[in-house]
Amino acid sequence: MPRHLITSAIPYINGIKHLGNLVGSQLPADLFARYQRARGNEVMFLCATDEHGTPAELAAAKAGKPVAEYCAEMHEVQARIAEGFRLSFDHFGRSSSPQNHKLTQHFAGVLADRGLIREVTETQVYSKADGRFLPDRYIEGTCPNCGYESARGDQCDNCTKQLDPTDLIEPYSTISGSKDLEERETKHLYLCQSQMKDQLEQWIDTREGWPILTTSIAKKWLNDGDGLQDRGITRDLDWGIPVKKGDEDWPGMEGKVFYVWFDAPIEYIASAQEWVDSGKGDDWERWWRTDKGAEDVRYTQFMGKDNVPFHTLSFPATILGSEEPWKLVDYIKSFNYLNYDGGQFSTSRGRGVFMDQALEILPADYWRWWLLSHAPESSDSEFTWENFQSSVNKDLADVLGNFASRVTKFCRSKFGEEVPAGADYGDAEHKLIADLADKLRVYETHMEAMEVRKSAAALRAIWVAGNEYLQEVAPWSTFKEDPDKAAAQIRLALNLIRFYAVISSPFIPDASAELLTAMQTDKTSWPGDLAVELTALEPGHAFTVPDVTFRKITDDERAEWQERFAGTRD
RNA sequence: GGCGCGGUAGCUCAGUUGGUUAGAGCGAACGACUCAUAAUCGUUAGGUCGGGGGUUCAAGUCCCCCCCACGCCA
Repeated sequence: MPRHLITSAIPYINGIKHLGNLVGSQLPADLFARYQRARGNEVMFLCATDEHGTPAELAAAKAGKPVAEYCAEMHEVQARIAEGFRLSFDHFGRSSSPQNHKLTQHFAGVLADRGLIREVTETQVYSKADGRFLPDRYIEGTCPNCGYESARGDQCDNCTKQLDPTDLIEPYSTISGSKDLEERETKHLYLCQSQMKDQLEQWIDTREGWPILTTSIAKKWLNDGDGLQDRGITRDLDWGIPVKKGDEDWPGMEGKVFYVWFDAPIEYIASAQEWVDSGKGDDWERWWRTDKGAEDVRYTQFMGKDNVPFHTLSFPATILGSEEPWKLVDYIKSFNYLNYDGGQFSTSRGRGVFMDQALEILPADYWRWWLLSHAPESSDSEFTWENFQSSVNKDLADVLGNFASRVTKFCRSKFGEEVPAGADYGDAEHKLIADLADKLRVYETHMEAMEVRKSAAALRAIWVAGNEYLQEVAPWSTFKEDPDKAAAQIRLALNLIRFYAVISSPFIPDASAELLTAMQTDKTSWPGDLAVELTALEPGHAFTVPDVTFRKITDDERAEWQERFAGTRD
């Protein structure tokens, strides 16, 4: 039995994520995790919050809280929202955990032993008023090229010229506004990725079937310009993982922490340790150590395209460079961006729908269905309220929800609230069963391949087949001449509801559970032989008529939400 | 500016290694049905596949140039 290790890119702690973030990693990862569990495979599905770095410090300062406290609170907020969307993490960890501290320091020590870390003395801008070194993006000044007054330290937004902070005229700190800046020497550690270029490229080249988006981004970083560059992995900050060489101090690096991109992916592993330490499991190494049982694990990562370089190059460089038997990723599923109504989602402008707001206005299943069935797989895709309304109303309310409604209500009125006996299945029924078996295979094939949109389309086709069947055999007409035959038709239709609930659960877990409750069954294992599966509810089995599974979104609601989430113009 | 992913029916998107009349869902029109959340089912209409060259017996599918949109640039 295959075992699946699945991770979603870890969301940054700073604030609540929008729907584009959700559909770019956590949600499709959850779909895959739920599917693999439903197929009876063992799954370890991990995520976490990414908590270190300057933005977290600034957000905490803005909230008037110590950064540790801020992160702890925001972690809880994100965890609750994740539950709201039914993201079925086995553990939702924190990159600030003691486990990640220790593991990150361990990797740094090992990489140093392998000669893959070098010390570099460089000049950076220090703000006396802020009492800290300033990252490039927190320094602004006048552009020496075009005279724009709010050019950032890394680039001028006006003329797009790339800059060094020291190029700026009259630079100031964007944190405090202070102009009392000076250049100071500071020492940092660099990970020698350039030494590993060939090894990484060879590794990438031997990955089979990876999405074009994934490999093209990796290749670009490997070969663009002078090729893969060494990267600084430390910062002069307070909040983060103290720089240590394993358990030992690192002379000259006192008071410094690891840079967030170094420790964040290591949290994937640490999260599994947290899973054990929080009492949810007892062996994390069989998922992560190929010398301790993880040889047969298939590891799949989900992420947005902005995260691809870290997952194809930086993190593998850490793993490969350590020469230790850690599990490397087998497949990377990356996503493009979801746009909002003709533009980008914008956190700063409050444009678009954020995860907490989405759950305020509609149940998780509505969002799950729309986002997954429109996932930005091959290119950026677009959220519009009109599309959302029509898709959800048509697919969930009309095709699926109404199917359950028409079948159960018809049965109740003609045969009562139990599965009717009557004739055996005839030609039309066997034809439908054969057709569904084919369609189920298509659905399974797409799900295995993580073709999210195609999976949704295949699932929908299975729902539609039920309506086609009903229309063809018309039990409401059959009933007038041959009640026994009508009973057989509706018996099959009732069984379809259970079947739909089971196979739809990765997409719409709550609605699936409701339908199974209505059908009063706990037979939820993944369907094998459909001829058997579609007789699972036997004559005499009691059921209840479910409440409206999916109510429709009205035009008024759509208009209201469209207005509410338009954001303010800048 | 460099690079990257795209530009296919009104909308959202599929289109394997180039090969017969370019597909799906939604929307639209018409019809059927009336069990159901005015739901469902069927039929039809609609595209010079961003533009221009080229290779080929044959190109949405390969090559070159251009235009547009989006993104990335450590």
